[in-house]
Amino acid sequence: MRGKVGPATMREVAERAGVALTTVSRAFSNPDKLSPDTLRRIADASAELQYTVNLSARSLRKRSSGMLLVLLPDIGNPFFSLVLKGIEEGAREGGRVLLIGDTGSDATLADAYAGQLDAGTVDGMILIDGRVPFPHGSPARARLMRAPVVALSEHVDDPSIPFVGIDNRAAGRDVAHLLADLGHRRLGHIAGPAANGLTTLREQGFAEGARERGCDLLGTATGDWSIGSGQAAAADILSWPHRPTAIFAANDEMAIGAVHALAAAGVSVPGELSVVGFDDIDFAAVGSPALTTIRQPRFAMGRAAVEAVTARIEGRTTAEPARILPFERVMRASTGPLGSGQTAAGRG
Amino acid sequence: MRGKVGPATMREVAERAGVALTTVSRAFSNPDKLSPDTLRRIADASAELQYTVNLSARSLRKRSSGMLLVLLPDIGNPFFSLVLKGIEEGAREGGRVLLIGDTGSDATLADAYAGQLDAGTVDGMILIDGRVPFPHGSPARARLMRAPVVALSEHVDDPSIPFVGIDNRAAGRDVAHLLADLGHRRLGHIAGPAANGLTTLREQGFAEGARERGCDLLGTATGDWSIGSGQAAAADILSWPHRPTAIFAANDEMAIGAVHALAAAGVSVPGELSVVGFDDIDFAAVGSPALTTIRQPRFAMGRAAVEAVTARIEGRTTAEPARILPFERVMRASTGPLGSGQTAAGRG
DNA sequence: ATCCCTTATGAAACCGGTTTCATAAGCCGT
DNA sequence: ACGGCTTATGAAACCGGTTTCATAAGGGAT
Repeated sequence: MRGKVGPATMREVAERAGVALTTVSRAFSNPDKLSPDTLRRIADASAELQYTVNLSARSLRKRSSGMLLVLLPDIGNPFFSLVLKGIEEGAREGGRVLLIGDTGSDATLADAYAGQLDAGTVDGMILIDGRVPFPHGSPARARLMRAPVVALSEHVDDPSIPFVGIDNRAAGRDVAHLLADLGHRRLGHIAGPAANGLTTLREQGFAEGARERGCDLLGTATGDWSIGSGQAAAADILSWPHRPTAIFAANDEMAIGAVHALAAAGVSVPGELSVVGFDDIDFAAVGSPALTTIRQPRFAMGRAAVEAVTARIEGRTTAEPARILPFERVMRASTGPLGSGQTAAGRG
Repeated sequence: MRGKVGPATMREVAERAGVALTTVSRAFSNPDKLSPDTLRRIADASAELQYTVNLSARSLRKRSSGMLLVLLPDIGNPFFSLVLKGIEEGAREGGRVLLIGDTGSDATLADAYAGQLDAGTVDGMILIDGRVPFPHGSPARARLMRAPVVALSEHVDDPSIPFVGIDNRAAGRDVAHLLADLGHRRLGHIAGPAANGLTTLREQGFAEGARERGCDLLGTATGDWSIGSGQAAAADILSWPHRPTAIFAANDEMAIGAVHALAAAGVSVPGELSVVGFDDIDFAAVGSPALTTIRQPRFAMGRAAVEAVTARIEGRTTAEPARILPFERVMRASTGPLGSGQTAAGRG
């Protein structure tokens, strides 16, 4: 007697329950179409055999896998944590599971992942990475545009893809206004990577807000979103000929790095220098000093993105090209009014 | 003329290239078996049709999906970030992609995810959550044990599952020794959730180490790994009749929360109270004071876990039930020698 | 020239489900 | 008793690949 290999199949369940294969299939998809008696026999049989549906077979036939692909540049970035939780929850409610792709520094990797969309492995895709797979104008890109894809947090350079996120330019302006309201006139900026869309919008907004309030934007140091790059940027800023009295870092991690570097250099925050971050990650609240920042509704953003992509998958054409969510100022201890230790002209 | 729907299939590529379906299949799996000429014709044809392999069909036939399921309790926890990067990288090198399941607080969710293993959706599973799916002794659990599953970071209560991680008990002991070496004699502990395996090991190790060095473990406050729970725990400890001179928090987030709460209460760290964390997450290095902690080789742990699960998938029976990686002390500014402001007897 | 072996390709079975279409049974109204 | 309609079930086609087995062509060795 040869042992059976692998898990039980529908055919085996059917045999055991004394019904046709078809009937078992229906028991799992349209139970109300069957007589209670048959249904119970099938339930018993599949319990005895510990039967589970083979999803590859199902998705092959149904042309739908029940999976959502999430593409992000760095799983390690704490900004994504709550966003992912939102996506995860929304996906689960829709009966779908998540495939997560970390595109990292390798740009071609996104292409590889995106291929899964074509390959039928996934039903839809959420792009948290601004870099859209495939070069502009390529056939692959064109096809991608027609698939259920949503851009989250960061705009992509293709207008046909719906966007979910905040108004980053407005947020950048708001930071400048916030600092101007505290009396600051000499501002500095720690930006993200140059190629990044968020970098551009936040920087432009910040510059715009500074101009509106008659502030001087003395300069911009460039980081890469990491804590370490924030430290380096702060060191850079301290070497500027004219030192700002307030700095806006384009994310919280760089801001935290900057605060650390400033403290190490003996510069008091906010006594000598105010620092504002962006995102309001968990650690922003418990630094010392606690970080003033712009809160993004991360969880809600995740939810909105799944909702949008699900709508497209199910053909409910939401004629909604963008969903802009509100951001929020969070005032904490890393900012203060222009103090006595500082002059409007700075240290010069 | 009716328009074609959906992406191109192998049959269409074969037709266009003037070869048999079989040959196209081989062109994608065993290219060296074909003549250069045929290969080129197929390459051209599939490029023109923008053909991509349907992975559902492939995995149905091959009985392997090329996916790894990672089950963790909380994507938001920064401890996992580097671990996931390690897993991701290893999986990619093995030609596999990652399915990530956040089991959160819902214990039954793990069962749902684990069902995917049976369903053939995934080839293997990495459990970073100590709670193994399915109740002990159930047939489903038994079946799970036979599948390619590896426990990462936290032991599971089933000895048949290989483990990858550090020796948490030894690490807990090491923290006690570290503090004893600094002269501390009155210790406190902030533990993780009671049901958790890591909680137990670290706490037992810490108590053991304290005993070995003749230290008093004055008490244990319980948290849930979160920053907020660390703050609450610190407040609790300050209310103890006998205050310790050093605290060991079972992870960095609780330690950071504790440091914050202590600062808010006017207690200087490490002047009046030393604090040690666990994990060495990125933010540990840039707090003020920077956190003394135990570094886990997070990236290496991820790599080791994929390697182990891959070995099982591919049948290379690694007769290796556990892979224990080394941890490392990281001394920073949140600990100091028992100072003049403190007495060996504490404040009483 | 004959036989054997290798190499390139094709026909058909197969993976495990879903879905369409057919059929049998049961019920109703006349 | 009979035609028409609904309900429960089954047979077979189908999803898009992979794999086994067969076959034809080409190349030495004898």
